[in-house]
Amino acid sequence: MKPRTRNGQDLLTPAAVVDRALMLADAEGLGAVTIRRLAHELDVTPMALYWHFASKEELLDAMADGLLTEMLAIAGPVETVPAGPWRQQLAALLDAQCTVLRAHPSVAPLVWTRNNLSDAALRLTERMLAVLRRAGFSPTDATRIARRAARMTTALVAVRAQFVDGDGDPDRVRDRLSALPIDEFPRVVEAAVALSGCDGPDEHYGLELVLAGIEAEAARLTPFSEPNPPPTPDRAPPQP
Amino acid sequence: MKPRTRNGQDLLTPAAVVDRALMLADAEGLGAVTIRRLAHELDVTPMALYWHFASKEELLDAMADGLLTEMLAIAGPVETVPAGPWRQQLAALLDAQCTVLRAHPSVAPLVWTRNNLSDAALRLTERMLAVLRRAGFSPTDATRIARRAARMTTALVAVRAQFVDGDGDPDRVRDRLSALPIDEFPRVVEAAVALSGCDGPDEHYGLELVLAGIEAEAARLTPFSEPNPPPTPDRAPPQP
DNA sequence: ACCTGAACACCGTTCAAGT
DNA sequence: ACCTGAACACCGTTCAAGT
Repeated sequence: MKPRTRNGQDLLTPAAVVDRALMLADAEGLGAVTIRRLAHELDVTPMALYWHFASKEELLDAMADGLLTEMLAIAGPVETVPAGPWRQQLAALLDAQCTVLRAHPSVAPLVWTRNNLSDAALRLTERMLAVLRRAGFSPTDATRIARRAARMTTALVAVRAQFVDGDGDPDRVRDRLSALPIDEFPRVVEAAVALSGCDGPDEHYGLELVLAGIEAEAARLTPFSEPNPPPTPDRAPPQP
Repeated sequence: MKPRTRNGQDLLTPAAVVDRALMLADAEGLGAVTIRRLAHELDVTPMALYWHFASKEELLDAMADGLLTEMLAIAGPVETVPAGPWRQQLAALLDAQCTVLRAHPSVAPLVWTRNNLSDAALRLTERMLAVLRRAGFSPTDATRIARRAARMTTALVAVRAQFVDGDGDPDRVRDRLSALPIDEFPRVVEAAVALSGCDGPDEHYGLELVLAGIEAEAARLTPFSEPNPPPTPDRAPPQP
């Protein structure tokens, strides 16, 4: 099935390069994704990659788009969106994004930061907007919220991925915090244990925070409150 | 006032290096902050910097800490924290962070991603925790929320800073979006104008979203609701 | 069409040496 | 104590050349 050249060598395809790049990023971080390193991994000259990608930037774009495509696969086709309350639909969409991002944490910073007019990006945007419009938001507000929600989700994962802990093991950190002057840092000392622990896999917690914010926004903007949103017709202006 | 060596040359100090590095980052992005470039800017050999910083990583840490120090200066001493409702106090703290981050957007990704046990970091943490504890959160919850809030704030600015727009001017983007098949992308087409505009300086909007989320969390966790939080004594367990 | 080879202007960092 | 100089193993990218 793979294309082969006459001397038995596998041909290089953009998709194969992106796959390899994602694997490299997952294994050793985005910093390891280097034109030269990647070429070596693919048994090819560095400059070979420049036939398929105009620049490294373009390769990074393709990697980001790879994640968007994965998200789309998880989210399923448009018709898949269940008829439940919009909060759940929104949560499901954000959860799908979160799942993919967590699988490729070092690539997360690249997602939704380049402007994505790719097919996958547009389809994901369409789904987000559909849910928010159904929730009663105007196109403008839906856009702002969709953008915020998507970026916040990536940020939640990305920030955690970029985290480097310089000061070694948690026990030493806790001890240092506990030893602080209690009159100057009463709250820090009190929370030394919590502060020294890494915060666990709770992007979920962060997502809930974002969702709660959106819900509060929704309550402020729309006259009704869930459940049973009024019958907002698909394209016509709101009810008379 | 500046230290000088006998041949009339300014002596290199860590603070001077960090200042210069921040200026460089603000002017040309974090990517321009290079040991060699920075050394050139300071009229010094690249290796001179290695006397003051063990590695580039350590220099980046120092830059991040520079921002934390600026935040602390804006936030003022602990006693400055007004007696108002905790939402406002929290908003003020996050606003201060946002202000500083917006002044150095390209450095934002570095803030709160290395573990900060520096003086500035600890003092900022103390303030955050104090506000959240007064709001009725337990030390553990206060820690989680403080972390989330701080990271989200930096993420809001950082993601925007990392944004690279590849597809040129907004008009062309809008046209492309409007030209999409309307049966496949009804919501995108509908929101073409909103989607093609860059989203303006509304980290403020994002902050409100975060705050709304925290308030919702607070309402869920504490039996009372603002204003007039119960007299939570400073260190003793909650009221009988 | 697809890939190689040599070359250029950059990186961070080490190690020995100067003052 | 504070800085220089030469060197090493890396970068992304261009340009001419091979098949």
